[in-house]
Amino acid sequence: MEFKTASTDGCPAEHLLKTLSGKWKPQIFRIALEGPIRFNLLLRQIEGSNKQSISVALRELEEQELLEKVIIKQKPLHIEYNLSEKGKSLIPIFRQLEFLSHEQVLN
Amino acid sequence: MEFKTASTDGCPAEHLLKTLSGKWKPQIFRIALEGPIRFNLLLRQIEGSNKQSISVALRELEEQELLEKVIIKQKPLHIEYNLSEKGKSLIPIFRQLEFLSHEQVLN
DNA sequence: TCAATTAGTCAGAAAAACATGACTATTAAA
DNA sequence: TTTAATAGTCATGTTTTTCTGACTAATTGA
Repeated sequence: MEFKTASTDGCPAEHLLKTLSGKWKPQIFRIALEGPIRFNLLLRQIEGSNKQSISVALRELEEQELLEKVIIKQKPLHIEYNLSEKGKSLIPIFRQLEFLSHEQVLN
Repeated sequence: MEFKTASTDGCPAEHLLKTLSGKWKPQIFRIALEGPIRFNLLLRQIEGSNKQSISVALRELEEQELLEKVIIKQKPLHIEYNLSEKGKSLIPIFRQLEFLSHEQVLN
């Protein structure tokens, strides 16, 4: 895990907020909390989503190092994405967000 | 403060994440933590911002009930926005976001 | 061999977010 | 009375994000 200063000096929270922003990222992240995720499964689980967007979201989450891509070279050969250490470090805050929305609704 | 179930049933965190997403909202929120904020002051404080975007962000934050618009009918007559109770309830999570970005950088 | 599944990419279109510049209404100060 | 400040709106244009549909390549099962 890297330790350096954030690029968004003026508002440190901003960057973190951006990592999980995007139409499908929060849902993908939430599903990833439960275990390894896979492209086509996400496509079916997340209704209204589409290939392109899931593909881009996975790539970005990987670039941000919240997810790790694992290529499983077994008989059928498939690809999974797992929560990285960095990703796991966001679990408490994600849970807190869920808790807060459960308490009060900010519609 | 309202207590009802979230619209984004599938992912409760999503809605909350959306409230603070948008190019200028995290910065506006952060400044609002320090005290009442005003339109033209924000415009100057937040470099690179513009009228329209600040105006829309303030309106949305008000609609989401994180900020309260106060019209001060004094001599010069001016308008402020204050953190509402709902807004204040987000302070801990906002601080945690700041803390996390300070710890590790998720660039 | 043919069809299906997985895990995508690519080009282009549509929609949403953001920025620009002109304009308004009220008040106050020079 | 003219100028400046506050707090915006409006129309328009640009940029970014998201969606659609067609396509690819590797593998597997019938």
